[in-house]
Parts: sequence; C-alpha cells; structure tokens
Amino acid sequence: MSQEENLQPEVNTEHQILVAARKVFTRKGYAAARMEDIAKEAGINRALLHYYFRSKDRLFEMVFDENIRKFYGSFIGILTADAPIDIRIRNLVSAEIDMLLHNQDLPLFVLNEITRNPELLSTRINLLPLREFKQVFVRVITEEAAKGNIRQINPLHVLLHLMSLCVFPFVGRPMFVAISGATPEQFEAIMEERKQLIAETLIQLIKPR
Amino acid sequence: MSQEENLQPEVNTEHQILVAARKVFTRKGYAAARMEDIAKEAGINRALLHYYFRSKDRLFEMVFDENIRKFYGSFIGILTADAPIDIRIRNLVSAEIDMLLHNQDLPLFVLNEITRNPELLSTRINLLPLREFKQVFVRVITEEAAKGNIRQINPLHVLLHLMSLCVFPFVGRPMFVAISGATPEQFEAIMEERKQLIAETLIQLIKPR
DNA sequence: GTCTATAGCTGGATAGAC
DNA sequence: GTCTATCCAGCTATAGAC
Repeated sequence: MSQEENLQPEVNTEHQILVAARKVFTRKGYAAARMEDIAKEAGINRALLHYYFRSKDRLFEMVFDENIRKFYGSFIGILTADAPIDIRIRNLVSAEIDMLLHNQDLPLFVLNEITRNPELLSTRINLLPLREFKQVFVRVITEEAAKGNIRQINPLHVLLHLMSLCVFPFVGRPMFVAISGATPEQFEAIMEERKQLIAETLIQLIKPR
Repeated sequence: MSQEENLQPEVNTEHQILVAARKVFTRKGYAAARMEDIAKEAGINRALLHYYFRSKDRLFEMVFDENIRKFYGSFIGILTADAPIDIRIRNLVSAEIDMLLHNQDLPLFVLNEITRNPELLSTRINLLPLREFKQVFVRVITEEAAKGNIRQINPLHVLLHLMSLCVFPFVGRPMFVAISGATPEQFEAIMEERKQLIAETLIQLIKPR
C-alpha cells in the first residue's frame, strides 16, 4: 500500500522511455532521431511517449541535461584532491578516458547539439557546472604556477590540450577506425595506452623550464 | 559564339547552387539542412535545385566529397618535403590550423556525417586519399625512427596527438567560447598561439629519450 | 496507462506553364 | 532554364476507445 506497485523503479515505463531516448538521441542526434525509434527501443508506442513527456523537445532536453552532466563528470574532486599535481593529472586523464570508453557516443552528441543549437548553453543552466569545472581548473593551474611547481602558462592552453587529447579520439573514432582498420577491442587497447602518453604529454607541457 | 554566355563560371546557376549547398550543409549538417534553405541562399527556388541535381542526397554527396578532400588538404607535400622532421612538423601544424581557421565548420561536419552514416567512408572512394595521408605519415615516422632522429613510438599515437591537438578546438569551439567568453578574434589569436605550442608538444613527444 | 486511428504539418520531389 | 502549383511520404502530436 505504502510502497505502491513499483518496487524496482528501473522497470517503470517512464524510466524505460528515458533509457531508450538516451540511447537513440545520443546515437543519432536530435535531427535524425525519430519518436518511432525511441518507442520501439522502449517497447511501447509513440502515443505513450507523448503521454509521459509532452514533446520530442522536452524529451530531448532531459537527455541533453543528463549527457552534459556526464560529460564533465565529477572530475572536480580529482582536480582538488590532496596530491601532487602530476598525480592529479594522471588520475584526471585516466578517469576521463574511462568515462569516455563507457560512453563513446557522448562527445560527438554533446558537441554537435551545442553547435547546431547554441541556445542549449546560453539559455539553460547547463552552462553553470561546465563553467565551474573550468574555473576550478584555471585556479588549480594558476596556484601551482605561483608555487613554482609548474611553469607560467595560460591555463586555457592546458585545458585545451587536456580536452583535445582525451576527447578527440572518440569524436574522430569512425575516421580513425576506417583508416587504421582497428577493431573495437584494438581501439580500446590504444586508448588504454594513451592514458599514459597523454598524462606524460600534459606533465611535460606544464613542467618548469 | 565559341565561349557561350558564361565568361565567369562563378555566376553560373549550377555553381551558385553548389556554393549555397556547401554553406548550408556544412553549417547545419545533412539531417537539419533544408532544400528550401539552400534555394534561398542561392537566390532561387527549390524546383531548380532538383533540375540541376536530382535529389538532396546527390547534392549532399557533392558537398561531402569536396569537404573531405579539403579536410586532409595537400598536407602530404609538407610531410615529405626535404627538411628536418622538426621543421616539417611545424609546417604541417601551421598549415593545418590555417586551413581550419578558414573552414571552421569543416571538422564537425565531416566527423558528424561520417558517424551518422559510416557508408560515406566504406562504399565510396573518399577513403582512399585519407588512407594515403595516413600511410605516408606512418612511413615518415617509421623512417625517422629507423634513422634515430626520433624515438621508437607507435606512429598512430603521433597521428592521434596531431589530429587531436589541431582539430579538437574547432569541434569544441562553441563549448570553449561559452565557458571562456572568448570573442571570435580572441579564439583566432589563441589558435595562432597554439601553432607553436602544438608543434613543441609533438616534437617533445617524438624526441629520442 | 496503454493502445489505435488520425489530424496536421513539414519538406523532398515532380508536373507543367512560360 | 526558371517558375508556380501540387503531390506525397514521413513525422510529431492529439483524440478517443479500452
């Protein structure tokens, strides 16, 4: 009586729809995603999508919010941890690549949707946590430079290096696979190798000269 | 009589359409681009688009082919030039970033369309020149390593570093602008700065240990 | 809550006049 | 070659039965 019928919220229709929507939107992007695809993926019909979420746009917003939150993850904790900057960078790179290996469609989705529809960032709250990550990152780099642990360098360059090296391979994955002939397993192995390489590259970049 | 009426091929309707299509497709992507948008951009009506190019798909193919050719450009010449590897890398990075500064929508367009429709690479000739660039790149790195000019390293890692560092900022540009508040001029200035930084990073990466 | 049926619109493609 | 008018498929969204 008190717990209602849904002891497992995972099998709620509403939740099923969200899971399906996340899968379809993230894989195909907003413009190419069809409500029919989402309904089929969720094992229901289109009408029910509109019953739970009024429109395609509202459903998309949910997915986008979820995805952009996942995009920067909870990396701030790693950045501000009590450890030498080298270690923090290693952990950050490792955590970010692990996340991306588990969400390989995520980066292209986020970057593509933001580009096609910039209001996604300007009008919504979505920008806030992104800004927060950037601010913490800049603060950490600036402080370390002040302490003489790293060299004087524009923190934005370090951020761009970090994001480029971690994220790009997943955005360019289809092209990379096409020219290299790598299998999915080989791609993952290469990205595992790159954790080391990327961390070393970043440490080299900020090392005092 | 012999030269017909079109002394300037640039004002041909057909060419106008191609220019308009390139602009609209590259900016919006295939799924979101409308034939109406292209017609308006070209200053004509939709029917005429179908008169010159049978369908949206055929028109898109033209644009995609053109864009993917531009994407790797004629960088092979720089790679195989008669100069120390450091210089060649500097020139390559500089040329690639210059190209991207002039075609800022290009990377997201190419990577997005390939992802949404992988046959674009598998079934068409488009893959060939991409493969060629990769093969030359791998050969050059391997040879330099054999000569002892650089260290032993998987050339694919070097290629991924290069592509990541050069291309990603343009794919992530809207997000970067949103969190940093940079103006278009400031973004360009940062990318100019990065030419140096990226070249140094790559040289550091391959330097003998 | 879940379904079927259908309204209503958008957008690619074609017919036919000029 | 270029236009207007129109067809038709595909898609979002809603009405209404159960």
